[in-house]
Amino acid sequence: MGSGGSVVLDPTPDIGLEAESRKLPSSQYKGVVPQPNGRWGAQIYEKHQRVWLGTFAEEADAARAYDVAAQRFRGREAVTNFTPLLENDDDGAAELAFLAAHSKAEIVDMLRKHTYCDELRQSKREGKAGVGKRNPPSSLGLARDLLFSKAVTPSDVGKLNRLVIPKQHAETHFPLKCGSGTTGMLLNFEDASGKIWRFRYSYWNSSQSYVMTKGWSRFVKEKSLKAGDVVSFRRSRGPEKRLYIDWNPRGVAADLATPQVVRLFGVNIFRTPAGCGGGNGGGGEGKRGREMELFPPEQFVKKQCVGGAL
DNA sequence: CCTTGTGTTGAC
DNA sequence: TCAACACAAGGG
Repeated sequence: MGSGGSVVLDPTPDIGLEAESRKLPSSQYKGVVPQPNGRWGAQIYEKHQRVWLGTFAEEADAARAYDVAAQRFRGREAVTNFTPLLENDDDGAAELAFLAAHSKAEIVDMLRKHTYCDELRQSKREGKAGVGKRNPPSSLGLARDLLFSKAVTPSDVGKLNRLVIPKQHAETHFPLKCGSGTTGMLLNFEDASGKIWRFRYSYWNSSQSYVMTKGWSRFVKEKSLKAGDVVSFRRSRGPEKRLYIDWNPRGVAADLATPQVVRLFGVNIFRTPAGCGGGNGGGGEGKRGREMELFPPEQFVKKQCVGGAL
């Protein structure tokens, strides 16, 4: 091999493993971006805004996440990395139905938490039995009783990223089991625009107080909550025992006006079985089972857009 | 501390 | 619309 005269300048200077102490490797897949730690992020854009779909260890997994989002966001014309869902195919049709039955926010959160496959297959099981309708969101829950209200303090809307729930009310309405005391519990909130917020609720031994932690700061930011604003918690009467929360600008009594209404559902947890047959690419990715929360929808829109089209 | 995912910019 | 890059927020 050697003596062939032409000394070709390597057209691929850094195809090797050297020169990348700097640049991150680009992905061959659409909607997939490299992460500094070697993992892969998935994202899709809509209306000039990026919607983050989560991070993945495998590049292909990120690509599949993008595909799911693309098909939910843009329908069948969506450009995908792998083979798109087919309406004539049984599984394809089922997944298409699954996508249609969930809001974009829900799908996005499933992707971010890697529960999409599990929830999809769960829906397939139920799908067989009952063509039933989804629970009527706000039709039945109109009767709500006020549990308590609180005028948020500066620290409630500050950088502590937590909302202190007055002990008395916390223990009365949101009792924490001893076991889950340290872990806390996850609460799902849905606001008037259809967004669902997830707050972690737990007890802080250090300050001996009950608090809403993870997720709260986002709520504060998006709703532009200011110190003095009053937050009220309510609960519906039905068997569902849904909880509600709404807030009012400083001083305004909770009864007078309700600028925002947030529905709070009970914690819903399920245990993931095993891998997932997945939808497209057929790529069999074996996911180790683990515990996860269901009904994750969350906001993915930054601004205060009240569109609520989701 | 490390990872996530947001801010931001600029190309397409 | 999109990805590259930087880096702050968030969780352990």
